[in-house]
Amino acid sequence: MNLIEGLNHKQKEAVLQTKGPLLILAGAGSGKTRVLTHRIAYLIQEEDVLPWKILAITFTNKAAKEMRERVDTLVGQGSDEIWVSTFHSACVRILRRDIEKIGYNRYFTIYDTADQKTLIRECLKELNYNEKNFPVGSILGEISSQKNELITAKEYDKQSRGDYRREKISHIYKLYQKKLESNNALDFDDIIFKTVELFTYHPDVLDYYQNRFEYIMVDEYQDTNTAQYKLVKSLASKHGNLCVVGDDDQSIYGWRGANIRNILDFEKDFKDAKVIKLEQNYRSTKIILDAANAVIKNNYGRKQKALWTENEQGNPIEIRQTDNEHKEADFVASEIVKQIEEEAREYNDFAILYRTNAQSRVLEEHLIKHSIPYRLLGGIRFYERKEIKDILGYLRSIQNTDDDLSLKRIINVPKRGIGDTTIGKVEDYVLANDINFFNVIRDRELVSQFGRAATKLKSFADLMGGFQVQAQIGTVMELIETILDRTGYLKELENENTEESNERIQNIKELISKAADYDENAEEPSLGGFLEEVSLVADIDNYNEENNAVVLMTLHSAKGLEFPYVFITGLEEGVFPSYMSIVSEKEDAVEEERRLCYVGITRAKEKLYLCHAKSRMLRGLTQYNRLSRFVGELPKELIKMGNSPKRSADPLAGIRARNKVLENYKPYGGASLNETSAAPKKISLDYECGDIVKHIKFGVGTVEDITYAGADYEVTVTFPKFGQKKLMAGLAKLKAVK
DNA sequence: CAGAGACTCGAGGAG
DNA sequence: CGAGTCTCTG
Repeated sequence: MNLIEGLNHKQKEAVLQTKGPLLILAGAGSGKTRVLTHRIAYLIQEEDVLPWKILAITFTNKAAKEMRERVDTLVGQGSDEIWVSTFHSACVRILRRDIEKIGYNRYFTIYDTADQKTLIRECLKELNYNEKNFPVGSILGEISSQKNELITAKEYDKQSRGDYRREKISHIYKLYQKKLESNNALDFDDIIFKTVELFTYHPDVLDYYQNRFEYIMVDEYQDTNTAQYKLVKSLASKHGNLCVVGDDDQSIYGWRGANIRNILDFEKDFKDAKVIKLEQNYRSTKIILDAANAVIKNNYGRKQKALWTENEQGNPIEIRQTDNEHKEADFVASEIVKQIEEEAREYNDFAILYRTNAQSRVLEEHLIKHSIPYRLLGGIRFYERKEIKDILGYLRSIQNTDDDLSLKRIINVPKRGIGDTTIGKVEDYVLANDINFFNVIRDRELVSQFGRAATKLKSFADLMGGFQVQAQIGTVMELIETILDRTGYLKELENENTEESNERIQNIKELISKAADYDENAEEPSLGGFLEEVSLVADIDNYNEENNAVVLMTLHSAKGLEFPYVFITGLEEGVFPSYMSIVSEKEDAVEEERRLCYVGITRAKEKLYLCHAKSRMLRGLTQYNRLSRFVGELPKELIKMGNSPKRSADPLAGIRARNKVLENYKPYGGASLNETSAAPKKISLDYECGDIVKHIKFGVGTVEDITYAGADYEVTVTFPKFGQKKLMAGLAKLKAVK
């Protein structure tokens, strides 16, 4: 098979450039997956590279699977010998072999975000820190950023001297890490970090993989963090055949440590690196591409790129304003019905994208109302559901007896009379004697000291012992069924017989069938392997484009996908770009939002809708947000206003003028929402959030929130006697009290 | 020890 | 608004 045929000049060049460092700057829709698969096929077929000498890192398991299949069709066979996987799967595979060398054992558990939070709470309790001053989420974020930068707890501690808050956080980090180790568990960041550590302290291990991987390819390189960069660099440093593919304009994971410098500095980091730009887009219409270019050009510090296409002009971009989020959702649903009827479209031609998962609910409601089949990605993942986590808790405790966290989760689920008091007593003993929980309760002598609860603990230990035997002799599916039966978990749900409990039973059945599927199809099925697969699967991995349904997902999840019709909803300041990015002191926070917008726009092949609502209910409060600045960045000739009452020459003139004021006022970020809302000054307020004000009827109160609404401000004030009130500043005549 | 009901408080994206 | 926590009672 000729692997070069049908590729454009640049694509060919990228396939043929097999030696040395290569950076492929691949614009959206420029056929990079095609290039990567053909490149791998070319290596195997034309350059006689053994398949198992190739490592290809993709962003999702789904992409990995697809890549393997496509290589398969190109070269016939041998593709199962190639390492195609995500960073995390590749690292876990490496760690399962050699993690003993750095003080864990191979039965380690992978903790998800919920587990991490539980562990942090334990740390806070132990250190006597208040959760108010140290919110779990932000502590976790701080620790995660350190790990992404390969900074250990010890190093962080050193760097934090003199900074009171950082010192405290470093204590938490230290204890958190100690607990992970004693539970024989890794968090997501550790998976990469510990692999780098393994390579650093055990050069023989690194040497083995360096020799093995003669050719390395990394997709979505713009989203790699420092730890991943280090990993790739070490692996490639022997043969030097490293090909990375990425697009700096699609870097949207800065918040989880992705370092955009990795791609911007590639040529500096790897001497004699060759750079190939893929700039021809095969996906979108001219109009869509022009829109994407118009938005992204407002960012600074990009690599120069000029995306172009030979595709036709296409439909104008439709901008639709609605009164509120319900009307927005209704418009989207009606429009889908209309397009299906008039243009003979299928449901799976449509994608609805949004900035935050919370926005999906209303959209779902209206899709149901219109009887439109849909598939929702993201939100609560299957494996995060309570009933699933409970079962997994059992499996983890069976697999890894050091995992106290999982054991404590299920020790009283279903209820078996081992309550908080008993757990507390055992826990005290655990902490005092530096021993694991499971080791205490399976020691009949130690257990005797716990008085009345001793019998219950003993019978629980016996139950778990039985499961461990079962794990040795049967399949994963059989183990799960045994657990469900012997613990009475399923029976309890069946007795409940509510809508909720029945759904839980359905989920459990789905878990069983996933386990059965695993038992059948895995190369060497094992409990550890199953747990690993479960931990590393992403929601997007299960997205199947064959399924004829409209798909709903966040803009982040949509990366790498394409759809004929795309709706981007919630294009409002404070929603998209997000409130957090606007108030962030980080200069480029809004730029990342803009890249996200670029990603969203370039998902569309034929028609793009941009929707925004005048008001939107957020956490029980109605908010009035201005139209997103990103919409104002579109040239007028590309757009069509939805049901615009009057059709002026430039329908967005007003927005543009206002955004101009805004930019002069404070360009890109820095400005708080309240400040941006105040841009057209008609009324001036002599108070701000937090101030005490006086109202003629309600008396004295505290200003909680000020939102710009139409030509006035909506001020939220809490009065001691009357509670929280929303007042229009123009009418209420509030006076600041000094 | 378990369960029901009151209550507080939070601004995001994900492997 | 809704998830998660706290408090109270049987």
